[in-house]
Amino acid sequence: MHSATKRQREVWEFIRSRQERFGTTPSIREIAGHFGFLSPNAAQAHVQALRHKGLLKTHSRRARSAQVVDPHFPEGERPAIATIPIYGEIPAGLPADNSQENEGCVLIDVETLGIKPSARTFALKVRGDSMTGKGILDGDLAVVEHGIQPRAGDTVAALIDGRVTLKTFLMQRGKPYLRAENPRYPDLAPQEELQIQGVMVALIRKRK
Amino acid sequence: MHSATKRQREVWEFIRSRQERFGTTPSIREIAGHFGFLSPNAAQAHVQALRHKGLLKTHSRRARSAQVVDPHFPEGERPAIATIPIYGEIPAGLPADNSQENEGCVLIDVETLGIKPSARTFALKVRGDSMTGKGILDGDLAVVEHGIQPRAGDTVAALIDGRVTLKTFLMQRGKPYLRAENPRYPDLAPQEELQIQGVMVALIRKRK
DNA sequence: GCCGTTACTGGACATTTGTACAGTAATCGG
DNA sequence: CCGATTACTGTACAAATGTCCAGTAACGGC
Repeated sequence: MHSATKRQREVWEFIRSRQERFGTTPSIREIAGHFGFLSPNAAQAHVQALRHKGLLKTHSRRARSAQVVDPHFPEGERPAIATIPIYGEIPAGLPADNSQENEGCVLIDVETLGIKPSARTFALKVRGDSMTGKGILDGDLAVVEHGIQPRAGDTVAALIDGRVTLKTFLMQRGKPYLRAENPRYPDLAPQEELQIQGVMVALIRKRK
Repeated sequence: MHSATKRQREVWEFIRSRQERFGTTPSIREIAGHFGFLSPNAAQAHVQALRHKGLLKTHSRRARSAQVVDPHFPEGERPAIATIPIYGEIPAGLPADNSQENEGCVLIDVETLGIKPSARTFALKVRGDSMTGKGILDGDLAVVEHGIQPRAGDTVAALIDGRVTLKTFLMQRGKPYLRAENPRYPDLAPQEELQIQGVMVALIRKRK
C-alpha cells in the first residue's frame, strides 16, 4: 500500500520532469497523451492512486494543480531560494543586480545563508591567501551581503586601491581598521575613506 | 516600454507569490478575483502586457501556464537544485535518505556543488579543529558524497571508533591512511577496516 | 481640445480540463 | 475457480479557463 507500482512511478516521474522543466504540471489528458492512453480515465486513475499514496498533491477541480511531493518537505513548505550572482572582481561602486558581468550564479536557500530574501547579496571568488588564518582559501566563494553594518570581527569585502579584498573588520579607539588573517600580510592603517562593499555572510568551497 | 506600470508590477508580484507558495500560478479569473476585477479581461490585459515586456511567459491556450521570468535566467533554464539532508552525527552504516534523524536540509544547485543530481549526498556539521590546516573550521557544513572513490588528498568522512570524523585521505605504499590537518593531532595508522563514509565535495560556512 | 495610454466593465464563445460511470482484459494469490 | 488488483477503453458532462469584441472612464502630453 505504501509504495507505488512500476507504472505509477513512470507517471510520477513524467509529472516531476514536466514540473521541473516547464514549471507547469501536465493535465490529465496530456499525461494520457504522453503514455498513449486513449482514455483520460487511465491517467486519472494513476494520479488518484499517487495522491492516495502521498506522492502527489492536487487541488480539487483545479487545472494543472498536480504537485509532486518532495520527500524532504511533505508539508509542501519549501524554503525560499536565493539566486546569488557571482562576480569575479567587483567593479568600482555598486554592482548592478541585473548586470551581465557576472560569471554565473549560485542558488542556495536563504535559511542556510541566514539572510533575508530581500537582501542585496552577491558572491566573490576569493583570490590570494590573505585570509587563510580564518579558513578562507584561494578559490573559495564568499557570499557577501551589501548594505549592512559590519560588526567587529566580521569578514568584509572592502575596496582598497580600486581592488576588492577580504579583510577582518575591527574597531580601534572608535575607528575602523582592517586586518589580514595571515602573518605575512600587514594590517591596514585606518583609512579616511573606508569603502566597505559588504559583509561576508557565508562561504562556499567546491572540491577542485 | 521597458518597465511595467505600478499596477502591472502588483499583478506580477501576485503571480510570483502564488507560484512560489503553491507551485501553481493563478488563472486569469483568479487574478481578477484577487484584485476585485469584475471582468476577466482586466487581468488578461495585464498578463498580456507583462508578457510583451518579457516579465512573464505563458503557453497559449494552456490553463495556469503563466511563469514569471527570472531576470537571472531569462531563457527559463533554471539549474537543478539538490536537497541535501544535514546529519549532526552520522549513524553507523549508511544513512537512509528519507530518515527523520536529519537536522534540516540545505538546498543548493548541483552545478555549484559539482555533483550529479542522482548522487547520494548528505551534509555534516564539523566538530572540532582537526582540519583547520585545510580551512575547515568548527561549525562548518561539509557536503559529503557517498559512494565515490576518494583520490589521494581528498577530504573524506571516515568512520573511526564508531564516530565520524573528517580526515585527509592519502596513499602510502599502496595502502590508504588518514591524516588530520592539524599538528596537534596524530596521523592515523592504516587501518584494516577503513570505513569511508564519503568524500567531501563542498563546504558551506555560515556567519555566526 | 485631442490623441494615446492605462485600467477597467460586460458579455460571449470555443476549448480545455477534472471528474464520473460503465465496461474489458490481464495478472496473481488462495 | 474466484475474487482482488492493476491497467486500461469509451463516453459524457459540468465547470474552469483562455480568448475575443465592444464599450467606458480617467489621466497626461502636445
